[in-house]
Amino acid sequence: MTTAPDPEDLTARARIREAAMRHIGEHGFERATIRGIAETAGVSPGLVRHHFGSKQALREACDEHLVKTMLRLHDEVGNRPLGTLNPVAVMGPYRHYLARALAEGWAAPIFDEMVRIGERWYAEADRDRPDPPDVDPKSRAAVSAAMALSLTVLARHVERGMGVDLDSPQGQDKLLRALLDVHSHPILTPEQAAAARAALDAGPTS
Amino acid sequence: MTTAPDPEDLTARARIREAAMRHIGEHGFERATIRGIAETAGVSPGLVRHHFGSKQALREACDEHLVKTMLRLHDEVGNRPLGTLNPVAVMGPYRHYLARALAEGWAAPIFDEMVRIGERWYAEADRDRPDPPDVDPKSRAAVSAAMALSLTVLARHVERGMGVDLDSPQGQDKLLRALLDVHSHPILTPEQAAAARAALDAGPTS
DNA sequence: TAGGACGCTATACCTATGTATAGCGAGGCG
DNA sequence: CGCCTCGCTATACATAGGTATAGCGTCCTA
Repeated sequence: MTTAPDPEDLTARARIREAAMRHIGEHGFERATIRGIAETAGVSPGLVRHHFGSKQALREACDEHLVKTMLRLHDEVGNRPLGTLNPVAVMGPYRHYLARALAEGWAAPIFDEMVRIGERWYAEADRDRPDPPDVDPKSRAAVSAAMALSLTVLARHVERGMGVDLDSPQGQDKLLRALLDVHSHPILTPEQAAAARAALDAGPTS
Repeated sequence: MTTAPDPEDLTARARIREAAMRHIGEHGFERATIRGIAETAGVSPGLVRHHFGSKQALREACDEHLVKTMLRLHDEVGNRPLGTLNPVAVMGPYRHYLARALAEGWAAPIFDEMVRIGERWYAEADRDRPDPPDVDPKSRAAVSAAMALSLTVLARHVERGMGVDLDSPQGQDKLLRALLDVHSHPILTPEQAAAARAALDAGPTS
């Protein structure tokens, strides 16, 4: 879905941004160095500063580019439930950067955008639901956005746990099937849920 | 469930470890400094090295302590489904460290332990399930472990999305209710799931 | 009481890395 | 042709922070 453009075709500025996203995605913001990014981009470290001013500002430019990419993707993908999308394929090479962005605490707009998407989806899905949900849609959307994104953020762990390479077709197939199963079999039966809700209504405990 | 002991009662070594877990939890491993940790622990920076040798080794000691705490907690909590536990209460003050540990890629043993716990739970839950699951239990366990942990890892985002303070009783109540709803209402209906599975069987697409 | 082990501090060192500045060369423009 | 702008490089600077070393006081032991 998302594929990285040929570095040859890009302006130096864009190459730096791509390199930054790769480095930050791979090592995190702190461990990514301007010198390393510059080398990958094939430019001098000074040029990075020349174009972006500071490391922080470079990150912000990356964030902005990520958001733009995400919004474009959302248009392509339509209104499918977030949790059923293929986490690897959707964000393509940017997924590592996305994971870092979320995990390291910045990139709030990105998460918030996903909450909004989820909210819209819920609004539609709730129409043909027998029992009226008693929690507000935004909270549910936030929780399920987190759950959907967890596969991206914790990809390495999931990968190890499943014993496959998530980049391989087999890995993605296995992941999608597992997701499918989890999303179509609730952890709680209606009775258990009712009991738990009653317990919550009775009084707060751990 | 987990409460931090009074710093006064701890040996310097333990105080350093607690301070490290707090600093790393708050700022991440890279941004946490030995000097800062030492100050919080009320000791000289040199003592940190004296006791732990290096920053890496200090982190490993923290990891070890976290695993020990987790295993003790698991005994207390019993065999409840991971996703229904209160993410804030369970790990107490260590949850920020846990979040960093998972997000920054180390702490594999911790995740793996949770997969194992989930696997055991699934093995039991599958016995009274009408349709036989066609994905292996470990994959499902890995996926749902990731989803359960996402609320810890992405706590700040969820907090912002829900518009509450997850440390407050109200926040926890709201979170638990949202969790309850999400876990008792599958995103996919059996028909949708069947269709999706059929699509997967037909051939790989995004 | 002498001596050593140990917990701990103070200080110094050194590297990595973000940032700042000076200058170069090519292309556009008068 | 002369000059200026601008993308870009090379170099230097400053500092944060991990690591290393020397030494001090206290308690335990012979």
